[in-house]
Amino acid sequence: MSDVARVAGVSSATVSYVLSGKRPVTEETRRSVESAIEQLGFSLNPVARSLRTGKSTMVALVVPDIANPFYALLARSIQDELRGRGYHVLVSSTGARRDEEEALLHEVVHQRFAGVVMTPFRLATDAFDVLRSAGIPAVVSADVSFGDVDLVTPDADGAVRETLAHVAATGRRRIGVLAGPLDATGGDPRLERIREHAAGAGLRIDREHVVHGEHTREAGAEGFERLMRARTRPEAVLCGNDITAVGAMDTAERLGLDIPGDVSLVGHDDIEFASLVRPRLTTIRYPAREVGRAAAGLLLEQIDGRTRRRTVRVAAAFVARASV
Amino acid sequence: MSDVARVAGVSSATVSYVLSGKRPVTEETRRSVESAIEQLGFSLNPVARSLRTGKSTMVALVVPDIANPFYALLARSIQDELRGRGYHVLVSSTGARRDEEEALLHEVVHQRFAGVVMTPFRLATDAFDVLRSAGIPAVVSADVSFGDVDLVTPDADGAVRETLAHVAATGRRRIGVLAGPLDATGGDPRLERIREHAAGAGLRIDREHVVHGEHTREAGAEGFERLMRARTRPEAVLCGNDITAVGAMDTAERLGLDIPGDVSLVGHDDIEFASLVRPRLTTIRYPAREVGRAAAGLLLEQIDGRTRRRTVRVAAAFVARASV
DNA sequence: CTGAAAGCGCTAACAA
DNA sequence: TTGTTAGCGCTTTCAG
Repeated sequence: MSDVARVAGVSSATVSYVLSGKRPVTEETRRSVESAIEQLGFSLNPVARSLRTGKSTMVALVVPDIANPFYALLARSIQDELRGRGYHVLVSSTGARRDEEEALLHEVVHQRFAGVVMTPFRLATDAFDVLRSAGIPAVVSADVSFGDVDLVTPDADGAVRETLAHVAATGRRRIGVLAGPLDATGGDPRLERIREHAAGAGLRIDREHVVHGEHTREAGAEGFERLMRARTRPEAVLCGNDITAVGAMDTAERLGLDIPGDVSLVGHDDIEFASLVRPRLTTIRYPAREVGRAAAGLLLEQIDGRTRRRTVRVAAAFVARASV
Repeated sequence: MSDVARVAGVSSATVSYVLSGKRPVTEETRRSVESAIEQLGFSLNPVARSLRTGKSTMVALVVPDIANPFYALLARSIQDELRGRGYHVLVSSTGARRDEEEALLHEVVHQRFAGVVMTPFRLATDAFDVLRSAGIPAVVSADVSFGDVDLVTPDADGAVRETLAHVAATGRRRIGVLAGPLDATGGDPRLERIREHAAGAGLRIDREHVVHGEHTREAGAEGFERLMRARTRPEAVLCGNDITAVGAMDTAERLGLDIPGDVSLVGHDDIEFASLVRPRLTTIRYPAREVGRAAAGLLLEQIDGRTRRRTVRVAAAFVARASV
C-alpha cells in the first residue's frame, strides 16, 4: 500500500480512504491513486485489515454433517447470498458432537469471524452468549431456540397436521416415531409437534413406539427394526429426517416388509433423494434454499447494525408421495 | 500475550517461544508461562500470527458444487484429515464457472491460505503457476493434469474395461455417452477413456451418440432425450456422473422407456443415491473418502516441505447393479 | 537461556 | 482535503 502511495504521490492514509470511501477525496487524487493501484496490481491485504479492525470477511457455517444433502444445499444457498457482499463461507461439520460444536464456536470468536450461522445440536442454550458479548453476529437455524440469538425455524404445525390427517385417512391408527437422540438440546421438537397433533387426527403413539437415535441412515435402520419387533407394530412410522427414513427402508427390505402395504413411512426435509427412492418417500418438506436465504438475510442485517433479536419462520409443507 | 508475559514475569518473546517450542526454555520459565496462560485463559491470535508469518491455518476446498454428494463427502473427508493438524477447511462452490474458479484462486493467494485443494473445470492449465510462485501448497483432484501441481486422479482403465465388457455381455453393441461440456479444460477424460476401450469390447460409439452438457440432473435429462430421439438409438448410455444418470432416468420415465429393458444406463462416482434409485444404478465407483484422504495427505506433505511434484492414483471400480 | 525491538499491512485518531 | 503516526498481536533477528 505504501508503494501505491508513493507512485500516486500521496500518503498511505489517503490510499486507504480512497479504497474505503470513509472520507471525501478530490476527484484528482482519487484518479491518481486508482491508476497507481491498477498499475501495480495492488489489492488490500485482508489479514492486516482484520488484525487492525478486529473483523474478518469469513462467515462460518457450522452444521452437523455437510454430507447430509440438506446441509449441503443450505451451504450453497448461504454462500450464494453472501458472496455478493464479499463474505467467504467456511463450512464445518460437527458430527453433532457437543465438543466439536463448542470448539468451532470458540474458533469463531477467536478468529474474529464476521459472523456465524449454526445448526447446534447438543450445545448448551447459553452457548451463544459469548458471541453476543464478543459482538459477533450469529444466527441459529434450528427447531428450537438457543437463547438470545437470531433464529430461523420451521413453521410446521400446518404441515404436520396435514401429514397426520393424510396418514389417518389411510386407516392407520397407531403410529411410531424415529426420533432424534435423547440428549439433544431442547429434546426433539419434531417429535413434540407430532405428539401434539396426533390425538387431533385420531392417532395414538404408544410409549414403545418412540425410539431415539442419531439422524443417520444406520441409526434409522436400527430404530425401525426395533419398532418392527415391538409387541404390537405401529402402522405408520414418522422419521426424524429423510436419511433415517432411508435407513428404515433398508430394514424394511431386509425384513421383507412392504411399504406402504405393511407399514407407512414419512420422512422429514425432502432432500433430493426422497423423490428418488422407491417407493417415493412421503415427507415434510423444509426448504433448504429458503432457510439459507433467511439465515443469510438475518446475518447481513446484524452486520449492518441491527441489534434487536429477530426470528424468521420458514414454512414447512406436506409432500404426498408413495410411502403412505 | 503481553499480559501473559507480565504475569509470568518474562518477555513476550519468551511466551512466544514457549508456545512454539522454537528455542529451548528452562523448565521453570515454561511452567510459569504455562500457568499464566492457564490463569488468563489466553490463546494466540491467529490473525496477528498470519500477518506476521504470512501463513494462515485456512485450507480452501474449491469444487464445482458442494451440493453434489460426491463433493460433500470429499469435503467431509478432507476436513476430517486436516482438523487434527489444526487446519480449517473453507469450502467454496464455483458452479464450474471459470471466472469463479479464477476468483477463488486469487483469493487463496491473497489471503495467504495454508493450501488449497481444488477440482478445476474450466481453468487454464497454467492457472496454478501463481500458487507455486506464491509458495502455496496446492493439490488438484481431477481426471486430467493441470500443469505442475500435485494431482489426485482416478486409476480407471480397468474399471472402464470391466464396465464395457459387462455391457457387451448383455448383447448391447451401440453405446452412447452423456459427456461433459465441450469447453471443459482438457476435454472429457471419462469420455476419452470410454472411447479408448470401446472397440476392444466390441462396442461402437457413433458420432451422434455423444452429447455434451453440464454435470447436472437437468442437463442429463436433456442429453438423454437427444440420444433417445437420434435416428438410431444407442442400446446403452454411459453418463458423466451419477447425477446426469438420474436426469437420464427422469427422461426415461417421462418417455415410458424401461431401464435396462429398452436401454441400459451406467453412472459414474457411486454417490449414495446411486444405490437408492430404481433400478439401482450400475456405476463406476470413485471413492470420495479415499480421494479426500489422498488429497489431504499430499497437501500436508507439501506443507511439511516436500517440493517435488507427486501424483496419486485412486482406484475406480465397476459396480454392477440393475441398470444394465 | 532470555530480552528488546522492529515490523508484517492496514485503519483511524489527531493535526494541519 | 490531506498527512502523520500509533498500534492491532504476533514472530524473529540481534544483543546480551
